[in-house]
Amino acid sequence: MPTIEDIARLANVSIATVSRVFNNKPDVSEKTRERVLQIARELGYEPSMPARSLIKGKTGIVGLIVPDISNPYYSEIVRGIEDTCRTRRYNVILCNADNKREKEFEYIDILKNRWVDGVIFHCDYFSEEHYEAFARKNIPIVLAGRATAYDVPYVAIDNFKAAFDAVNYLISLGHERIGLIHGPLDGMKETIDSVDRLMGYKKALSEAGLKICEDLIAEGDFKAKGGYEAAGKILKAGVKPTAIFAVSDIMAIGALNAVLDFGLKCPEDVSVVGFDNIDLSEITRPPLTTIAQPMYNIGSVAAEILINLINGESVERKRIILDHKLVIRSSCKSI
Amino acid sequence: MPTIEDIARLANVSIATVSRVFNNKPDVSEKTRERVLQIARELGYEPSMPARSLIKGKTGIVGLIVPDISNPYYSEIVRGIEDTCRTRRYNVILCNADNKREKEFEYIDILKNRWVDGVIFHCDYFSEEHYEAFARKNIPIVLAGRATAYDVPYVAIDNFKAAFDAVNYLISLGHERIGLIHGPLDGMKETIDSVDRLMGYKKALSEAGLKICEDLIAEGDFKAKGGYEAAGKILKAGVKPTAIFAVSDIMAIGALNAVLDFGLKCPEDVSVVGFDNIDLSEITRPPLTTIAQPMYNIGSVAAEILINLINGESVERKRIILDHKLVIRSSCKSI
DNA sequence: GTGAAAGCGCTAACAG
DNA sequence: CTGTTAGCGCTTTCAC
Repeated sequence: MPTIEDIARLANVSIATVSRVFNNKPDVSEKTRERVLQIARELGYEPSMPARSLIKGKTGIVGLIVPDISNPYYSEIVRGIEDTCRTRRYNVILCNADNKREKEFEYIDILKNRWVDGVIFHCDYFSEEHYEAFARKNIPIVLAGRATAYDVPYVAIDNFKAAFDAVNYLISLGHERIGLIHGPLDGMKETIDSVDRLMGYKKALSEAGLKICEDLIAEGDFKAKGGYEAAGKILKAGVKPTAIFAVSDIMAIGALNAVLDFGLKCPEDVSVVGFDNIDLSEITRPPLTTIAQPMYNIGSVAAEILINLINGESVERKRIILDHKLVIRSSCKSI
Repeated sequence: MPTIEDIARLANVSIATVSRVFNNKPDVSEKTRERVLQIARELGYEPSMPARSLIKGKTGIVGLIVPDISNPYYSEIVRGIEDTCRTRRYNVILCNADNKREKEFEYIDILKNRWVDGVIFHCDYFSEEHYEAFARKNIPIVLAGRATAYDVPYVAIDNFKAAFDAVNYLISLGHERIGLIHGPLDGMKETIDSVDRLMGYKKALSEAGLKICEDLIAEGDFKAKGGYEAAGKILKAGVKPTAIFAVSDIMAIGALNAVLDFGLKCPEDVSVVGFDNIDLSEITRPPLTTIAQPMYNIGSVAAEILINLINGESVERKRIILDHKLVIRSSCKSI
């Protein structure tokens, strides 16, 4: 593998000149530039990134930690991140935590090794432990998809308001017995999505003067099967729900199947609302009414902020709440 | 950010000793080791990867190029790759080509910059152009999910046989008018999945003495919508199919919806078979009979081979065909 | 416009 | 067991 020295020798110039050529510095004669480039091409020379990084103190690499790459919600966020990083000439090191807390920390440690210029972190739950793991680092970090009270930049949506809107929509359709499939709570009191969405649900209900019935609330795991089982629990309880709101489309799809398997029809017998608006929500039958999250944008805005932070540019807003939107399809009908 | 020198000074040892400690070399007294570690901890020292890589000539990073991260087939492969890379202490740089040929080449170029020790490449179609783009490099590469005639290691399945098996199953159920939704062909003659699967379909038909009817064959794009439209085309044609084989689950789901929207029922009126066995195939109604591809293993075996190649270990088998398997669920019934 | 030389932070002989 | 030293391949003053 040729080095800058090989090129310099063959081109009869100093390594400094070769370096200038490859960094597009102005003061190199056109003739020299051509010659250097020509020889480099012939030898298949490529500047060594590690050597460059060593001097510059930057790698041009961004670390990305996500809980589960196979979840379409995350893969869409990853797309957004990856795309804007590419246009800004950054590469992304992907770390899939596989829904395991230990792996998250394992990756945080790995990424601290000065490989990456910054990290985008997406977790279910941003704890003090996480905060401290990052705090000791002086590389920038931004949270994707999750707001936090800690002093960390983030890009997210208003989960409370989103759930509130979804349930309100159902109420406006005349539904009174509305089931909820929420995400894992793990006994957390902190502000996490699942809690926010649960609160939004309760708020909408109580504002409408409807009472909250625990039999209508079940916990899922953000997987189809969990949604299926949670819906089963709700459907089996005494109070027959006329609608179910699942806080993720995947769980909503599970719920849809549970409805079918109970011999009921959607939306005739029970309306279903999802959350996320992943591609899939359009191709179910019936297509899912859902809360659209701007996944791609969450990723791309997070990446944008991170890269600005890395470059020391001033970032006006570090805590961004993006808009959600109710997407009405045909999985709900009025009573 | 502290360097090895800072630690050495504070610990009253030479930088060589500090280096030894951090590389777990045996000849350091326990006392010294402790002291060094202690001070390093206090200062939050982490060895600089770029500096290490510069010397070693290795980065411990593997490049991964996939056509579309948001496709569950690929995300499962990515999981496999990421997992085994992690256990082998490699990181992966994710490159999402977004189904665009130019981006593939753009990424090949980027990865050539000696950041990565090797690359795993997954594309729809491995052309001469690709081969040459890599050939000029002396870093190892392995193809995931795709066999090739070029001298490149790969991990794949036997697509021809798999399609053959799927269609044969349908034939064994008594079906005679079997539709096929294949992938994009792009006028390629080379050995690509879509072509292989198409051939497998034709072979099964002709072996059974059934004639091939072009009206029963339509092209999809590996998306649900494409599958939906292709199925529509097939369903609309004169010959009423009693079964449809889509060469990807996602397209099969589209087909399932088309069947419904035509006022038909699956499996009563038309049986549907998919391909891949992504998680989703289990949660459709009816659950999809499909050809299971070992996605996770494809990824993990590919990573294993690549890493062995990187480490100069001899790799006995460089061209691996993993087993596929027919998974029978309830989307098919006998005639 | 171009070159010489001093590092960037670390590893790996080689000495002791 | 520990220290000295010579680079790894490149960028960046500072001269000329």
